[in-house]
Amino acid sequence: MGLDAAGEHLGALTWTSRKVASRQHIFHQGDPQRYVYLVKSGFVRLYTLLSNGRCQIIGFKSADDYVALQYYPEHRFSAQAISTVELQCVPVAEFYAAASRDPQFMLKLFNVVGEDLFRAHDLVLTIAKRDAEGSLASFLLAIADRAAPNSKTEFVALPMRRGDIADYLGLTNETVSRIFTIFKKRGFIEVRGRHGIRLINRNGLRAVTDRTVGLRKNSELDRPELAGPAV
Amino acid sequence: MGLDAAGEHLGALTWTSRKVASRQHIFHQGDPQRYVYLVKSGFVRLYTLLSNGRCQIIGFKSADDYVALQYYPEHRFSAQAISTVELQCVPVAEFYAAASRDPQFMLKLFNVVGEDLFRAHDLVLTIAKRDAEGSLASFLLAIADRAAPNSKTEFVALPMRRGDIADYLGLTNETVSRIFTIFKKRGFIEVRGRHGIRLINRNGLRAVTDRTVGLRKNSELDRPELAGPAV
DNA sequence: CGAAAATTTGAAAAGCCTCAAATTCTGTGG
DNA sequence: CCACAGAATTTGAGGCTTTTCAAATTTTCG
Repeated sequence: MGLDAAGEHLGALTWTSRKVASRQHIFHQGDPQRYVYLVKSGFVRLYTLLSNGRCQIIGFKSADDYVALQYYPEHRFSAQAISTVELQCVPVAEFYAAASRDPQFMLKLFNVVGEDLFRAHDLVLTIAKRDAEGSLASFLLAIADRAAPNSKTEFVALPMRRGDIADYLGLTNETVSRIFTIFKKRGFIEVRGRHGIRLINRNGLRAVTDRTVGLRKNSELDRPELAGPAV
Repeated sequence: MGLDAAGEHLGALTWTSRKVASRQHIFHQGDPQRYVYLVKSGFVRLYTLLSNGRCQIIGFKSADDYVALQYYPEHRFSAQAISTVELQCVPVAEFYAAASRDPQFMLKLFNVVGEDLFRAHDLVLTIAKRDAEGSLASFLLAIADRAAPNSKTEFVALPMRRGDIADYLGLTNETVSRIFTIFKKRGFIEVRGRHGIRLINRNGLRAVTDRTVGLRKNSELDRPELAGPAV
């Protein structure tokens, strides 16, 4: 799919393939943006750096995901391969010129960014309102669901390291590690080496997901009155 | 601006004005989306709810901001006025039909969502990697900058409550309150009643912004090798 | 002016980070 | 194919930040 799903004009674009070795950067935060990328295989991590050297991972990308889908002169985060990655690249200018000629495709891109935005909001929610166990539980469930939507397969691949998970969820790798063993002891998961687990008890994880920290329940928030749009 | 900045077709849309009283909802999470909104005046808070009743504010909107700029059957968060708000509303279908006929405008919308995405990533970074003082400091600086970009005015309006700030930054209102008094004692700010402050020492706040929690500095992250796009 | 809501302050508890060290895993060269 | 070195992960103990619970104080608005 990916390319095939593109609008009529997209086929004419000058896509170039590229293979990136694990640990290599595809681009750095601040670099001028030259290309838009489409992942064909492998896994990429996106992250931003603070001025003091700390790193926050803002997402992982895999097959059929766009990377750097923005119309902006420079990259706003860094992209690094965490496995061997195959990419397709199109020059930005050409990409958006073509998109402008194809409203359907443009709308599709709009929706792709909209989904990214939704996922970012979800990450905010996970980090801000769940405790460490809740964060990791929802992360594992999300990964499983994304890899195989309505599948009952229990095996889930975890291409990233513990430290990557920590940098994504706003925890330390020690905490992530500790919680893995807690989940193991409770029989929720079974760890298969470094890069995979078996989800044995999804409902157990789902229950943990509801654990929260922070502000006590805020009344007045939902279902009072509704200010309908103009009559 | 707003409407004027819209593409050629936008003027023909059936905008309807609407006034919403403070504390009223514009729409609720899960409601079918019927309109796209443009704020003319006042302040709106956007938030999502967890299954257990906790609330996470994901953003504040003010004049000239779009609300619910998504092409999706239902609303993914709730929107509530935190002051008297004046809105303009267009039916979604009509809005996107017009946008499809105007590639320039569609691209503009794409960029607006892109900015929202960038801001969401920034919020993730703030919540995950800064301590409470750092979070509040960057919040205050961001609010000041957004209200009056390159201005030196020291007064900053804070239309939201302490609890809203807490729900935005993933803290409790007690913690936010405590940090306000800390900043006050240090001479960084001066509190003007409930809904405004004076920024006396911006650099002091900026310094606090760098305070972080979490994973120790991650080596190997930036500026090693670069996997350039296809030659 | 009075009641309800929002904010502030205090004291104690909990959770997560920090530092340190043991253990397991991975890839490489012999 | 095995041994080894370096990296990643796990485990432990202690400390610190922020939440939690409780109560005082201030503000808002009818």
